Amino acid sequence: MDADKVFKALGDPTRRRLLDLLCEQNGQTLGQLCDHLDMARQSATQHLDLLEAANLVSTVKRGREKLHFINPVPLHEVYERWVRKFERQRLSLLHDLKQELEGEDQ
Amino acid sequence: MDADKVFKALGDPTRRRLLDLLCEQNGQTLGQLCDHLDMARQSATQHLDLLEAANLVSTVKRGREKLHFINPVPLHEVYERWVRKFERQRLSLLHDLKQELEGEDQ
DNA sequence: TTGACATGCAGGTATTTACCTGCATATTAT
DNA sequence: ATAATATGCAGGTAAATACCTGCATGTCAA
Repeated sequence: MDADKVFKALGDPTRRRLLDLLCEQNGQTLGQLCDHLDMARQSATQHLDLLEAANLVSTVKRGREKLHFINPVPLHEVYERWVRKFERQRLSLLHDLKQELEGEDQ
Repeated sequence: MDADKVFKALGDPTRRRLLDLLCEQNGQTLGQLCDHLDMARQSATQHLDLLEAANLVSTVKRGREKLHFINPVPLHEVYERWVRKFERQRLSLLHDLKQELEGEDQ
């Protein structure tokens, strides 16, 4: 997984919206997805290309259509390698901050 | 939580590195953090400001120093509102794609 | 076959972003 | 008090980004 590509891809609201749309209904065509976005088809294509480069979306050509599917694996890896690390220390980190603040008051 | 600020903040490798550094040792000063980065102090400040705006980092002034603390809450919320949604559908989404690919071959 | 439809490809532009330098301010230590 | 230290603030620039328009290609249906 290219963590940077995944995070960069998730860093744009349009692309998160595209993932949301695919989560509602997987396997949509470019045209279907564009109907929900307020931008030119070509712009949406560029966003989808980034999602595909980040391996967050896979595509299948069917005739003249292009179907888009969510790939949840990178999101899972983001969680495993990134969020859980902080999650594990969550309580202890809050404890650090609390101690620091209390130390200031004394 | 401002999801956009959080995702944008996570979308830069320098800022992820800063979070990593704070995860290793919480409560570091700006100077300490800069020692690990290959850029001007002022640039690091701008990154830290974004992390603070996204509520991923909290700061405490102690004399002339500024201490930085990780706030894991937004990361947890990102996971809850974002990753888990896809996680739940993980297997079924992969199933959709598999079916589509198999359909093409027939 | 031909017209309609879905997508691909090639630039062009305005905004955002990630850096920088230079100088100011505030705190600590001698 | 003064020098060293830690950070704040104000621009300036080059690259990345998110849009766009115009045209080309490939597929389906009448």
